[in-house]
This record gives sequence, C-alpha cells and structure tokens, in this order.
Amino acid sequence: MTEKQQNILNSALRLFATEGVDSTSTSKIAKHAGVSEGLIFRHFTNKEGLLQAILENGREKSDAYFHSVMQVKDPKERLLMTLHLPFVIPSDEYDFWRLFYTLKWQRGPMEHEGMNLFRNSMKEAFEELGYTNPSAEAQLVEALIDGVATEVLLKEIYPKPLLDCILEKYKLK
Amino acid sequence: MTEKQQNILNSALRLFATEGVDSTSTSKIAKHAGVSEGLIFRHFTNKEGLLQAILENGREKSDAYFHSVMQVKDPKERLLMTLHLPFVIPSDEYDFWRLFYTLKWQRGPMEHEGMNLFRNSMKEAFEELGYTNPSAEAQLVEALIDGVATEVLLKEIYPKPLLDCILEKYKLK
DNA sequence: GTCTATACCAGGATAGAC
DNA sequence: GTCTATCCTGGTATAGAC
Repeated sequence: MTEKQQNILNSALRLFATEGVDSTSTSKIAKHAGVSEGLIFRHFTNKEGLLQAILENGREKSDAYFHSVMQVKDPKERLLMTLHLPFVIPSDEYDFWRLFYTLKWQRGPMEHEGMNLFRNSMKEAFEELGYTNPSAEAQLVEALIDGVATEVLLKEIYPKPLLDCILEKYKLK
Repeated sequence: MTEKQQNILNSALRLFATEGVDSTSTSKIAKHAGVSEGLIFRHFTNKEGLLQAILENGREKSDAYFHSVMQVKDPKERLLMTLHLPFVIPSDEYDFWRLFYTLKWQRGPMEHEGMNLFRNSMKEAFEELGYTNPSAEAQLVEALIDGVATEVLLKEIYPKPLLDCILEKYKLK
C-alpha cells in the first residue's frame, strides 16, 4: 500500500461520506488526493472497487469493537458496554460510520458476520438477565444504538445526560 | 396538477427512495412514469425542483402526524402516542420516509418548523411527568423513534414485542 | 400540456508514455 | 507506480413542433 494509494482511500472516504458515493466523481477524488485520475483505476479497477476497499477497511475496525464487547462474560457489564458504543466512536472513524449509515438506505442492510454474532450475544445477555423477551430487547438495543449513533454523527450532542437517561431505562444507574 | 404530473411525482419518489437521488436519471423517471423526459423539466424546472416538490408533499403529510400528537394535552398520553409513531407509518408513505432518512445523511438535518414544535412538546411532556432531565429525555425519544423507524422501514419486524419493550422502559405498561 | 430531437457536458474508464 | 491524453456513454437540460 503506497502513500498515494492511501491518499486515494482517505480522500474517497471523506468525500463519499460527506457528499454521497454517486455524487462524488472520480476526478474530484483524484484532485482531493493530489493524484491523477487514472491511478484510481490502476489500483482499484473501478469506482465500485474503491468503495469496496473502503468498506473492507471499516469492517475490520468495527469488528474489533464488537469483538471486544463480546468477550465480556458478565451480561450486565456487556449490556453496559454495548450501550456505550455510540459514545465511544473514535472521531477519525466518523466518516466511515456516516458512509455506513448512508449505504444502509441504498444498498440494503450492510450486514456482515461480525454483526450477527454481536446480535446474538446481546440476546444471550438479556436471557441471562431474565428479561421476558430477549430477542425483542436485542432488537430494541440495536435500534437504540443506531438512533443514538445517528445523533452523535450528525448533531452536536451532550453525551453525558443522554447516556444517563439510557442507563436509567435499563436500571444500570 | 395533471395526471401525468402526478405520475412523475410518484415515479420519482419511488425511484429516489429505492435507488437514491443521484443514481436515478431523469430518463429513467420518465420511462417509469410513461412520460416524455422533456415534460419533467417543463413542470419542475430541473431535477432539484422535482426533488423539492416531493419533499414539500411529504412535509405536509408528516406535519399532520406531528400536529395530531401535539394536540393531546395529557403528557402521558402524548408520550404514548409519540412512541407509537414508527409503528403507524402508513405503508404508502414508506417511500417518502426512506427518502427522508437517506437525505439526512447527505444534505444535513432536513429540519422544518413542525419538527421543532414537536421536539418542544416532547420536552414539556417530560417536564410535566417530573423527569430529571427533560431535554435529554426528549433527545433520547427522538433517537429512539429514528432507530425504530429505521428498523420498520428497512427490515421485517414484529411490532408488538418491540413496542412492549419500549413501553415498559417508560413505565407505560 | 405533451412529445421528439438534439445540444452539451461530465463522468467513468482505457491506452500508452515515462 | 504514476501521469497525460483521450474515448465514449449517458445524464441534464433546451428548442420547437403539435
């Protein structure tokens, strides 16, 4: 992976995330990356290939997240960490997550294996905690995380009070 | 508003919502609507004008929603209706809401006055109900609604159990 | 109000030199 | 690995006839 190759990846992610994949032209990416347009195609075959390379990158990072949460054995602790997720997104990953959420609406669910494992581990946590409907609870947590992550990624928010409200709902406070 | 004009609006909404604004060409819209391409520009000036017409339409409908909820005086009842919102989206408005959420990520917040009023009415409900931090609670409800609406719009879900979980968190069950 | 024809440009992609 | 030059398609938009 040369420096220019990395530049292309970075620029494309930034532009895809902020302006959308379809309205970002390859020439714009090239200019932003300080690179010739042709180079993009040399390295990534086509625009779709570039997008896939970016997604592959991000998937690895996000799986690391999920993995670290799933390793926690205590269900209460695991739920707690899960609810924290939207608030601990590293700011240098904001672009990726913006892109991720955008694509959900255009290219279907963006599912990958790591996410299914995670979903299941949430369900198990609720089972162990004796909740009445663990799988609905897991679905709710997922929706909640997505909603809160959206607020975090798109608006200025004050994390502390919001987090407090959430934890109180799950009697973790 | 002639029939063909309406056809254009319907087709554009469907295509914008499912494939994205930028990757939907005017010629595709024209074919889908059974109309000449030129007609689109006669009626809506340009593609952006077409999009705006669609959004204006949807805004009116959604404001009707919000308005009906805000009229409810009892705070508990109002909160209850609010939490129901994602589950009572008429299926013929799914396209609009899909488009709405997509655009949030590309063109900023999609805010309009009706939404601010609504936000405030939620905050007031939590005040009246004696919650510690009403404005954070309102923000949480908004995130929750968005997250749940996303599930409803993008996945198959079983509304009943999910709703039960939510109501239980707010002691409405 | 509506269609056909067409202008014009921008975007994705390739070829070939260095 | 990288750049320059270029091709070609298809997208937005306009003009003019009916």
